[in-house]
Amino acid sequence: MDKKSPIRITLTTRDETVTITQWVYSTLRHAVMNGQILPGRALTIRELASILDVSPMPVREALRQLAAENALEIQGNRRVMVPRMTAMKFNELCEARITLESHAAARALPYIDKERLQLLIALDKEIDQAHDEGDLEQITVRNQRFHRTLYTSNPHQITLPLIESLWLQLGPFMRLANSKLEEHYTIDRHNEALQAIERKDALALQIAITADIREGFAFAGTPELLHSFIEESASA
Amino acid sequence: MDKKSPIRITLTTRDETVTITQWVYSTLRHAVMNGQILPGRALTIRELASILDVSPMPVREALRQLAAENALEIQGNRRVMVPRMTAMKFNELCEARITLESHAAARALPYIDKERLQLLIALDKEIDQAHDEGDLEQITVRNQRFHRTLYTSNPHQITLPLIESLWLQLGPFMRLANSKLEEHYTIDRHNEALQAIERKDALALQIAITADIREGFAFAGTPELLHSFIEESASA
DNA sequence: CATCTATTTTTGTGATCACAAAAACTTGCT
DNA sequence: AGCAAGTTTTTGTGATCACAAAAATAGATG
Repeated sequence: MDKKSPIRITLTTRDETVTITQWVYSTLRHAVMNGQILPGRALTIRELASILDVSPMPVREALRQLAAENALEIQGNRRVMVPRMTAMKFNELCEARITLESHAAARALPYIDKERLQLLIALDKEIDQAHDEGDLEQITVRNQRFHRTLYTSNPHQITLPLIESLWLQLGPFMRLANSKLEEHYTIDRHNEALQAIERKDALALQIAITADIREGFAFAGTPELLHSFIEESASA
Repeated sequence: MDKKSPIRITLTTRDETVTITQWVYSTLRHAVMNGQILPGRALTIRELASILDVSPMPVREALRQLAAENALEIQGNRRVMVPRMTAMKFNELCEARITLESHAAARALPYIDKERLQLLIALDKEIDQAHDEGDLEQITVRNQRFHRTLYTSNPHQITLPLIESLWLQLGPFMRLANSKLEEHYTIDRHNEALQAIERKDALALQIAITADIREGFAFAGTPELLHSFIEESASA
């Protein structure tokens, strides 16, 4: 049944209030974001349907949606796969993140009141906690929650879907970033960001966000390291 | 059959090499981009299927894809519509365009050789031509082609899908922008951009792109005008 | 006339089927 | 063994059906 590498997807019990398509979507999204499906691996509707124990229809819709978000790639053959990564593309994705996210942060700043700042401080504490416990998965989740909460402070914000698309594309590699992060013992720049928010200093906030993102991928700054794990996913 | 306002969609003959879903997708995309479907109007799968004379299936897939690109909005009711616009959201979309597109332009600059520059110059001439002929539709089309060609000069570029998502969200209102543009006789900033490219001056290029985008929506700078045509689309 | 309730219709979701195209596999030849 | 042609299987696409939920309509009641 499994010709190539067997796909191992974490299954969560489905909330009954949610459509099957939505459940399949978030399941596959999570799998992509955590690098559970290696780039280049051909995904077929029926195979995924059988793994998730649903009919092909919801899988079809979820795949199309993920492809529209650039999380998956539809080849000319109409075949779907996780896009392969290149060093140049990786770099472009990081730079795009920096540009978009510092923009979103600056535009959110005027809307952050005292209680929202307290919320952000609390979320930052939770990241440190996950860090202490060495829970890599939770570090990623809570880090994303921190950024998402910051940007959505702006009630008219429209960039989050674009930012999440970038996260999805970097997803499989964020995971590795965090695993290396253990060694490097990187301290994030969230404190700097929080102080900038308190001072209502937009420029300082942008600088902090930029540094936070850049240092998060600092491990990839050494070309050999970057290359090594891009090659790792080059298996057809 | 048509309870609300009748939907008028420009139909193109379908290329046989392309799937029905793809044809439906680009047809609907074009309709949204040109404001042929007014915001707030509820779209049903079967109605569109009958208008386009296809089975419900391709429409279903196309709608989901457009929703994933933020061109359409799925409400809690599972009902699909073109999102309504607000003045604040309009402003956010413009600012996001400026940030993303000047980023994309700067990152493309190193890859623009002499012949690509010539191509851009030719495309710019075509815009002037459409301008002389007073063809509003072609002005928009060719203007987008100019920008797209500029950004895709970077072979590793990954921001175009995000930029196109913003174009789609502004789509219904770009049309009005251009209609007002007739009166204002706006001169675009493409010449400035082209000169900056020739000098390999990234900052000047970003300034030109920023001005080009901002002036394209300058008409909306007067709050009463902006408000007037946003209200225009407020009909449920 | 307005407002709530019951009934009918419409709609999205998901399942299943048919079919042509693409892969994968088998076979035969050098 | 290496490779090309033919065969079988698998796959995405699109059509159609069933069903529960939502919306529209009709009716009744104040």
